[in-house]
Amino acid sequence: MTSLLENLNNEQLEAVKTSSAASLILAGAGSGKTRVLTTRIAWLIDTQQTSPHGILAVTFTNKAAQEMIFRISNILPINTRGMWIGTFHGLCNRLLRQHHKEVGLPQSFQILDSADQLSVIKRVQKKHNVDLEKYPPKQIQYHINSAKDLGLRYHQIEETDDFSHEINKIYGKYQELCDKEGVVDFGELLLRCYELLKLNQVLRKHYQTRFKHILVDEFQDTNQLQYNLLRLLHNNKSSIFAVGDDDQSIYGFRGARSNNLKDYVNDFQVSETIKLEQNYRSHGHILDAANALIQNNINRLGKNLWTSDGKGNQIKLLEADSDQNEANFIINEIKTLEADDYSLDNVAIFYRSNAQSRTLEHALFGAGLPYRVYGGLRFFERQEIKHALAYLRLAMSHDDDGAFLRIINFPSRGIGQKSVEKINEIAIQNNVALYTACRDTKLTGKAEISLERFISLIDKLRSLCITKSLSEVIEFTINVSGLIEYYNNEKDGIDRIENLRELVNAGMVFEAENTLTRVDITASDASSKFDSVQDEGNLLPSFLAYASLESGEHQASDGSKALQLMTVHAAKGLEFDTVFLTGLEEGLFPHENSLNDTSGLEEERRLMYVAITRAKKTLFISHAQSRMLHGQTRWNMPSRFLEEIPGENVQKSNVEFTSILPRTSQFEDLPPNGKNKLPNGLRIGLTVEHGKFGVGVIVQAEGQGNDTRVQVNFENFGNKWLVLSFAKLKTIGKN
DNA sequence: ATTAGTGGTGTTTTT
DNA sequence: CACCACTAAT
Repeated sequence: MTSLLENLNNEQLEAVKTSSAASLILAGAGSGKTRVLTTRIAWLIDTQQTSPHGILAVTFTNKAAQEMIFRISNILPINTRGMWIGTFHGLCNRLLRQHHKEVGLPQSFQILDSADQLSVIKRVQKKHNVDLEKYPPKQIQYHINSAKDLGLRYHQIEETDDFSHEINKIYGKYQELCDKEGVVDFGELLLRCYELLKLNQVLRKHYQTRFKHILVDEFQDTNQLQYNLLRLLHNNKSSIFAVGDDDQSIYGFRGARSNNLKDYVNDFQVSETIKLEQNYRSHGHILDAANALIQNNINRLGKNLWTSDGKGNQIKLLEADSDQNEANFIINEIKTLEADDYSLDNVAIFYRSNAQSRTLEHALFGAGLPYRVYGGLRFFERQEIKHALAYLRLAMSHDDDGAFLRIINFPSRGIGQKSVEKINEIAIQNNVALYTACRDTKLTGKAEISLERFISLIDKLRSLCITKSLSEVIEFTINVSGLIEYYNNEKDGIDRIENLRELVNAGMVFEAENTLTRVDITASDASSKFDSVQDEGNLLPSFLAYASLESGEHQASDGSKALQLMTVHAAKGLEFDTVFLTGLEEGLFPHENSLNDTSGLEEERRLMYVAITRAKKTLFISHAQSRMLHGQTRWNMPSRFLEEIPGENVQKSNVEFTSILPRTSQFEDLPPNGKNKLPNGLRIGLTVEHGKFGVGVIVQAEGQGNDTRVQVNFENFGNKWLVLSFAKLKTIGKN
């Protein structure tokens, strides 16, 4: 099929057609790696080297997986359902559902998201009287997750002191509780799977034989356990094809090990490494800036992106006095773009942390610009949704104490703390789950009637799961649980009710998609005794799993054109004509928590690299002198990353630190304007040097003449008020 | 038993 | 600022 391979450059073609048992593709940003991956899969199938059945492709996000399936089905008229394409978590979930017996999990085990996990940890601590102050739940969560990322159970962990002993003890108790309640956290999905394949030789052989071609995207973001899992799945008869870019490794905090790239070469005896360095996405100035920036990292394999496109526009640097005016600057630029017949959904605004979106949203709303926020509070993480799902979870699995505690008194039905304690006592006595204990708990008065009603509600739900469709069950749940009524009486409840209705809708969509899948799978996978379809006829368990693994981004979208707001992390893998990269300030980006060691700083720089390389045509970078964060104003220095971008690639705004906005773009030839007059050419926002305190930024000024005082935020000494006639302030090069 | 109100605290990035 | 845990008042 020549058309399949048309328009690929030499390296891409070589990658697509490689016959190595293990190959490594180092693919720079925008070098067409998704295209290479999808084309390779299509090519393998089209040339009959394998059937869809023999493909295992791992991606980093569900979104990327969908994109890949979509593209393949556009190239080839094949049934993509036979392939295993998904995230590590999604694929492990699939495997565990099929082999729940072998790993000792209930058929409809529940998946805990981060928030669920944290509340289980808190419950464990309370149960065992562990001080929540001395042993912060967050820290324990971190301990558990890091351990699992390395593939370690609690008894495999070395305890160096009393503190680590106690923390690890909680890990053990936590695991015990999860097992008892039939719930698994994200790390557990992977670890169980790993152990299953490690210990069960028959299954391991089966999957090794089945997956003739393993393809891994974003290899630099795999953690130790995922890496080990790949080693188990690969054997001397299968091929493995890894695509990665060490410069885009930005998930170190989650256990990602970019060293896996190097280890891979040895452990899998990679005979062929192909570098994709031609960039098809960004114009020259943008690419030059990215290359220059990333060269400041010591620890990298090294590569340089190039483009045959022209230089394009310079990067535009916006400087604002406050976060609000940063937002206003951006809006002003967007409006001039809009006039230029730009489509808004090709424009994105990035920020380092979710908290920064508020100011932007506020300003955009005020300006009447439509926008869509990715990440932050996701659909399935909203409280009303979690409440509704908890009813379903409890109906599905009576052992799920977490779900029980969430809804036993929400909406309030007169079963308070005292009653729950009573139930808990019975549960401990009889060694059963809370819900089971309810039937043997004697309460008095109103509570007793309420509890009976609650039990019959859950039982009713359970029976409805068999007779009614998924969406009907959800609809019944939100009405009869009293959730709708409750939010009706709340003053801000309208949005929540809308979300609950949206959940019913999500259930309908899920039904439609999965009824199709079911037929497809049975038709194509009938060959294998291990690949039978799980949970016959009842979609609820898979819907609940989907709700935990899928952020549910696509739920709220109505398809209209809108600006896209997201964190830099969320932007990975995406591209936009125009990108606004905001908050380039010391402490924010790079984030202050990452400044302690070089590896942290290098990861921040890679994050910046990812951000820059998202832009195709136009890139704006902005920073503000002052910013409201956590309820107080902070004064930050401009980010060090700004200095790492060559001046020739940057154009500065000619409107500095003013709140009066011009009608036109700030980058058209306007005369420079002077503001914030202080003696000796000083002004607010200027970077200055003081003999004793070092370098800082002038953030405020007051008084006149000899009394003029300025407040300077020093890099190493914080905010200081200085009388200008005494303090000798020297202006520094830039500005 | 429930609620409203207070005070103290912690804040990056995510499957 | 937003989220909790705790207390006092219904």
